[in-house]
Amino acid sequence: MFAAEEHAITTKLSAFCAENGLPDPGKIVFLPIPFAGHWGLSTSFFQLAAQNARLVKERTGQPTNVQQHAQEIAEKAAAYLGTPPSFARVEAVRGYLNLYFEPNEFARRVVATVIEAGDSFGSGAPKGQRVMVEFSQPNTHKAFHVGHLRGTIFGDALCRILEFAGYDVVRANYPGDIGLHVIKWLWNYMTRHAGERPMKDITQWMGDVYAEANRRLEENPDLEAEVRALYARWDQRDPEVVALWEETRQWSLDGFEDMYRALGIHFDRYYFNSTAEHPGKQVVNELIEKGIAIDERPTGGAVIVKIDELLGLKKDKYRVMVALRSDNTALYATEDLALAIQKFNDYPDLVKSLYIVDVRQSLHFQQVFKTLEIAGYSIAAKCIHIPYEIVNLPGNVVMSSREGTVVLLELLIGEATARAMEVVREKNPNLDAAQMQSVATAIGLGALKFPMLAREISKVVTFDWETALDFNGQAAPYIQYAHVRCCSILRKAQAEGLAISREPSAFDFPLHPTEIQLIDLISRVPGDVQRAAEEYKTLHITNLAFELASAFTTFYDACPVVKAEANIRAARLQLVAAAKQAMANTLALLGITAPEVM
RNA sequence: GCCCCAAUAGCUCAGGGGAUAGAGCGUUGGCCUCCGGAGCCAAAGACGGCAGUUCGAGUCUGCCUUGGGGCGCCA
Repeated sequence: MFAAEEHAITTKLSAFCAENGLPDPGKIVFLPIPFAGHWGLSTSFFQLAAQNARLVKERTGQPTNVQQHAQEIAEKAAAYLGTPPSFARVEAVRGYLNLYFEPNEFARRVVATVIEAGDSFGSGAPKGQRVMVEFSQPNTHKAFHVGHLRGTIFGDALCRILEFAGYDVVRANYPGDIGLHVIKWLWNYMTRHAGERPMKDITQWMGDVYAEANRRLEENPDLEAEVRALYARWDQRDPEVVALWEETRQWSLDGFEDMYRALGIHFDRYYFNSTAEHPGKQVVNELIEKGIAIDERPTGGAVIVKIDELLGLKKDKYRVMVALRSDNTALYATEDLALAIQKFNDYPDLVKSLYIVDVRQSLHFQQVFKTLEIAGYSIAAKCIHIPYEIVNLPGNVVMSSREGTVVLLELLIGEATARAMEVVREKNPNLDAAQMQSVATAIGLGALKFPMLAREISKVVTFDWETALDFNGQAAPYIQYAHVRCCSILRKAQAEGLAISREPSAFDFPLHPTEIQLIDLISRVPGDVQRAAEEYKTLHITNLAFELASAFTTFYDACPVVKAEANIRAARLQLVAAAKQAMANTLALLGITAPEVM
């Protein structure tokens, strides 16, 4: 947001270094001054001092105290710079150079920028780079549970962030519509549930039939022969099996669509597991021809790739990838080899192909990408697996659709919304029924999504109802409430005939520290969006959204708006509008609705 | 056995090699006749261990401990 200032200062500092016989500092990193109530840019000279110290030691053999030297450089630099335009003062402290903004001018500028940009405030210029994000990957013929929710919600938020940051994003889904689990389901359906079709809660029922199949096979392992026989019929495209598969698969897909709609998530492109089977086998043949894969089928084995051996590694790292079963049926690896290539055929200009998939598949993706690399596919370098940790139940119980120990998503959304509804009814009984419903949905979904996005993706989330439905503290409802208060002030002002000026306000009064803090945070939105996009971390946005809400609430408590003197009121009304916009935009990046009332 | 991930306050989590390690929950104590108290202010309270790299390590590297995950025909 202060790129022009940073650039000007960088230029002057480079000149300063050249004139003083110091090494060129290169790209100078500016960070906010990390003390509450202080607003400006900060940089340090430790690296420069250390670099110079090494040069001096090479030349003269004399050691230099880096801390002292950094402070000397900072002092000289401060003197050299003087006080640049738009800055209030410059100071050198303990090796740091702190440049304090002239707060009134920057306040005016930040607030005017936000109001001008509106919904696009914080977005980056188009980069002309396309990124594919594959996420969600639900299995048909199984339940959709909270375990899947994390990857789905994270993937959606990441797409929103990447898009806002300036990338062209392809949202891809890859349903597991074939495989052993589907065959087991079909087997159980044919032998126990033929002709059945529930009218509601289809996804849940599909999951029940699958869990039952596993129970039956566990109780009577002899039945596995029937399942294997059915798999063989599928592989030969037996019309009866194919027809049943097509019909029941659609039931699941319809159920998923309902759930995505409820969550506010959409996809641009569907790849299906089943359509990757055949191309996958072709890739495997190619690997055999190239001498990368070893065909052990003649001796009853599978087709394997001994990756560590091919790389000449001493220790087991990539191990052995099974590329094709001994009976010629496809595995996930078979299909993922083909799919990785297919994505670049469909979108040749992809700069990155991201996979948002559960951490337990890390080795699988390393094997697939490494095998493609060995086979000479340069796209392999652009394929990145972003592993997310699983969601556990309290007591470290893993959710498993095979065992049926899952919290179903429909149930969870329903419960979250119902709980939100209860609170809304209590806090704001004057809302009409439709408003209440939409507010409860916004709050319930926000409460659900926020904890999944606010955590490092590599950390396990333990799901419990109490935390997920806790509307207090560091959670989405707190931010939504701050947004509602902004709306409330603006409504009140309007009711009193105090329209917000479209001209930028002067902010020509002493700013309150809470006011400066709020404006400071608002100004960080564009930079944090870029950072979140570069690092694939939704966490940066949840942190910022919460800090914005916290800063606004503190400001709200300390500074009257509507009742302030006319010139202050005009400026603060604009500030409230800007804060509201900043919160709405960051929440939008998280896939969370910012209500006007609640 | 090998590989990957994690460890920060009583609990749940932040922390961009750099200044004074921050929140929320919980606990204790306060708060405005004022724009919505789902709030605000304050107190107490923390970097698993040992080395190393570095001018400087919660952050990087190695080893150890503890917990989780993965490892030829599951997905």
